[in-house]
Amino acid sequence: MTWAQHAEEKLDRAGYRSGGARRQVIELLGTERCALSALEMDRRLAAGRASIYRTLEQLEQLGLVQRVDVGGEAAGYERLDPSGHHHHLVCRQCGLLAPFADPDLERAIEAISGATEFEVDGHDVVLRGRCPSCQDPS
Amino acid sequence: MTWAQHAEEKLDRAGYRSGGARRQVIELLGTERCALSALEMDRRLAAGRASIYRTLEQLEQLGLVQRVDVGGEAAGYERLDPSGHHHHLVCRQCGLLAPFADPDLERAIEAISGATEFEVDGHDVVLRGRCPSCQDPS
DNA sequence: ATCTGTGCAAATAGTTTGCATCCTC
DNA sequence: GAGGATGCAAACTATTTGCACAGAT
Repeated sequence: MTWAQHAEEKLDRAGYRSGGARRQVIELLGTERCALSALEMDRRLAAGRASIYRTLEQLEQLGLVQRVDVGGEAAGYERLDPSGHHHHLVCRQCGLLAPFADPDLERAIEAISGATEFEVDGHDVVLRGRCPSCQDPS
Repeated sequence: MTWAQHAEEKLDRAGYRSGGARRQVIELLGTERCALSALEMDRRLAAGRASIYRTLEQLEQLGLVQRVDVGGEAAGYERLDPSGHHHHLVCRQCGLLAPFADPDLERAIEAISGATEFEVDGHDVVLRGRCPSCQDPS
């Protein structure tokens, strides 16, 4: 079952109704590889901005989507499927966003989570620098 | 030499002039333990909001201050002294921000930085969950 | 004396909300 | 047919910019 189908089902079970805007947002998120801002979605979809934000909020609350804050002006949103857990590399120059995953990093975070007094249930890691194309050849 | 003195000096050397707003922002950042939002500073200082933002921008560009984006509405700013490198725990419920540091985590990040094609020069880690006081005993 | 820092107010950008209408169940 | 979903426009919040003036060098 695709993530999009899973998402539709979970929303239905949560008592939400289906509509055109929601369907479009879910389909788009289902095919994107990495985070997308709400405004980017607005540009690409034939749906009202408000409906996009409302759908994203529902998806986030059900744990279907993760909001990722890489420091730009707009927040990014990406689907959250357990097997695809990853973090982000951000180019300071062009803003390029690239995903990466690393087991050692996850282990270190788990260790910290167990040692702190906080009840940790999530984490974000962002590495910043220059992407290959912005590394000046001069 | 305190961080505040060092910051003033570096700004002077960069050609900026000293003024009341800048001094206040630097003094406040010098005494705070963790990140503070620009609006919080505005509330606490007798300085114009615009000047606060302008000072923060200068400080950030000189590497004296780090902007930290923990996902709330406003961005946080905290002084950046090499010996005090740390990351953040954020309470989902009350927004409490707590710093932590971990050598294993840093090692894992260094390893990733060396292995990627990006030229990595910085990173942020945010752990999310519930702080001790928000962990409901009921 | 010059030229930058400051602070007010207006402008912007992202996000949220109010409300009339459309569509799903 | 009832009630939630949608989309427009207005409201809001954080941040930036324009400009006149005060203050630092």
